[in-house]
Formats: sequence, structure tokens, C-alpha cells
Amino acid sequence: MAEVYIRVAEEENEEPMEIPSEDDGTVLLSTVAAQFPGACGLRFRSPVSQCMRGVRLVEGILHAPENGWGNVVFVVNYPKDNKRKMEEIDASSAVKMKRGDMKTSDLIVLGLPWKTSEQDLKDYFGTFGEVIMVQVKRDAKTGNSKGFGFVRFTEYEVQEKVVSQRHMIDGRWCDCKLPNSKQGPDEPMRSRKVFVGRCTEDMTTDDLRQFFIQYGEVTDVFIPKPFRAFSFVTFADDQVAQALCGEDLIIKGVSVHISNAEPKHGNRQFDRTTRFGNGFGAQAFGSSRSGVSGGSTNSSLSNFGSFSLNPAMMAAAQAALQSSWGMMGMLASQQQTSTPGSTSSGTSSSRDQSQSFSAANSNYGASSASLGWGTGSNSTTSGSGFSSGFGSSMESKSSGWGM
DNA sequence: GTTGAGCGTT
Repeated sequence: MAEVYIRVAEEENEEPMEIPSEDDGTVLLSTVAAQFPGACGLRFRSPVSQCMRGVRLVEGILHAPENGWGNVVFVVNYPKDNKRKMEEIDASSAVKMKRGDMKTSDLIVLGLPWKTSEQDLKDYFGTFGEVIMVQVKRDAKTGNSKGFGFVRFTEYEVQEKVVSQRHMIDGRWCDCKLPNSKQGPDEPMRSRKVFVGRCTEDMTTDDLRQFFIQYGEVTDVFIPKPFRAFSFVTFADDQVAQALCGEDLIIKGVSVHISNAEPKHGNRQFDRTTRFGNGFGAQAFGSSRSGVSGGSTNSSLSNFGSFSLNPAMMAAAQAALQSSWGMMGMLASQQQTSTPGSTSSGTSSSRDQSQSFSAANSNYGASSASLGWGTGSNSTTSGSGFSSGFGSSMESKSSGWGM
């Protein structure tokens, strides 16, 4: 049977990407999320009513509208669209807004194929917005690329977009970040990254990404190589990350432990515990919890008041609603296995430039196919325990976590 | 087997 694709785009007018449906005509949310990280649903403009309509979503499975998927371009829903109003009063974004003058800076582009040229970078990044400058760093003598470069945009919004996702450039996944030289005291980071302990060797970056996406948008997964039984998962939203700390989650039938990611060695950290001290009704935080993993929790819950809970609660609610991991896993395992060997993506550490896989969108996510984890019971992870990581340590991460 | 790469000649 011929494969059926549906057309999905981030915005109504953007160029759609084709996403494969399942044999039964449904589309897995995880398939959508593989291309649009953080996606939580789809909507489309009804040709009849001209209104946007939601696509039915049950247990992680998207069901076609009554007349089938057709040619309509479906638009991705993100949790933040629902959250935005609340986020506007969220402390962190309020602080961000307050700071106002957001200028662009050079971004380091890591993981470039050796062959990538400045023109290639310009062509690629030009699709995001106006590019002021690109560089590929090369060895002075040989002229060979060092595998990284820099890019700068005119618009800060574009920069934010670019750092928020990974980039397929000439067949390799690349990361764009603020360079070390630029992440100074004025770009503090609350930790969006968690440490995942007790990992097993068969957990791939895709496995982790697909698992953790149920809690919120995942921006990075790092698995040290060679195998070291732990990994790092970075979320778009620090509160999601913090909410997970302390949890024991079941991935592929294995209990992993989530805790704070410690600042990477070599990361300068400026101690800047006073950041919150002024301007906002923030005296409450002043009481320092300097340690990362302090013990006592319950006292600090009250401080943040109503708003701090929202993103994490959304995450929890989402997790509860999509208790479907067993099912998704089973469906995924019906897809054809492919992708010879490669455990794929992530911030892959092998600089094996020999990989020349076709950059075409083809079958990302197919690599998740082989996961046949038997338990249908991830639900154990969601209901309980989401409270534990809550109170502690939300406030302390004013900086130093630029990871 | 519970804390990760790589960071800018001019």
C-alpha cells in the first residue's frame, strides 16, 4: 500500500512538510513531534466554515477529519500557544521583557560538515531571516574547516528561533548556541537541563527525545560516548525540567533517575544570586538556596504564588492526558525498521563525516521503530510524584547554568 | 559504571 502523507506546517502560510500516516489512516503525534518538536496537536482551516478546526487527538493518535486528510495544510499546535497568556505574567519572561534591549550576537554553529562553506551557511540560515555575517572557521595552514562557524542575524527574534532548534546542514545535525565568549552575566539561565541517571545502552537519543517530549518541548539530548549510563535532556522550559527533578521514570522498562544537571566543567559561572532581588515582588527568593539539590521543600511552594505552577502543571496535565506511551511504542514498532545501525542524531558526538545520509526529510523517526518496549505502563510515571521536585530549587538557578 | 565536546589569528 502506498504511503500516505499529510501536509503539516508551523504556520498557515509556511511551506508544509509531508508527514507519514499510519496504515490505519491515523497520524501519530510523535511523528509530528519528530519534525516539530514540542507539537501537541494539529489544526486546520475548514474549507467550509473558514474557521480553524482542531484535529481529534486521542492517546497520542491524530484522527483524520471526516473527509480524510486531503490536501489541507495542517498547522502545528504548541503548548505554549495555550500557555502564552499565563507565561506573560510568568516571572522569568517578565524579567526578560523588562530587560528590553535584546541585541543579536554571533552564534556559534557546531557540528558542521567539513565541506560546508560560508555560502552554504548563508543559504541555509538565510531561510530564517536576514543574515548579517557568516563564518566558517578553518585551519590557517590547510584551509580545512574546523567544523564550526558563526552566524549573526539582524533580528533578535530570528536568533531566538535559530538557537531554539537543531539544524540539518549538508547532512549533519548542527547546534547553534551563544558562544562562550558571549554568555556573560547578563544572560542568566535557569537550568533547563536535567541529568538522567541509570540509562541503559540501548537508549538512543531518539528514544529519550520521544519519551521526554510528553513533558514539554525537548531542545537537546546528549548521550556521552562511549556509554556511561547517564545522559542529559534539555527542555525549552526550565520549569518543566525542574519539575522532573527527583523523579524516577520508566524508559524502555528501565527506571532512570532525573536530577539537576550540574554546570558543565569549563562553564564559567557567575554567582549572581541577587538578580531577582529587585524590581519584582521577589524578595521571597532572596532566601538563598545555594545548593543545587537542597533537601527541604515545602516551604518555598507558596512564594511563587499562582503563576509559577502553570507550565509545570500544563506539563503534568499533558503527561496525564497522553498516558499513551505503551501504545505509541507499539504502533511505532509496526513501522518498518530502517536506518542501518546508526543510533542517530542528538548532539551526536562522533565527528564521523563519512556519514552521508540523504538530508531529505525521509525517515527521521523511523529510527524509533525498533523500540519494542513491552510494558504498556508508563502511566506509572505521570500520576504520582510530580510534586516532589516542585518546591525546591526553583529559585536558585539565577545563573551559571548556561549549558 | 549517576554529571557532557568542539568556542572566534587577522
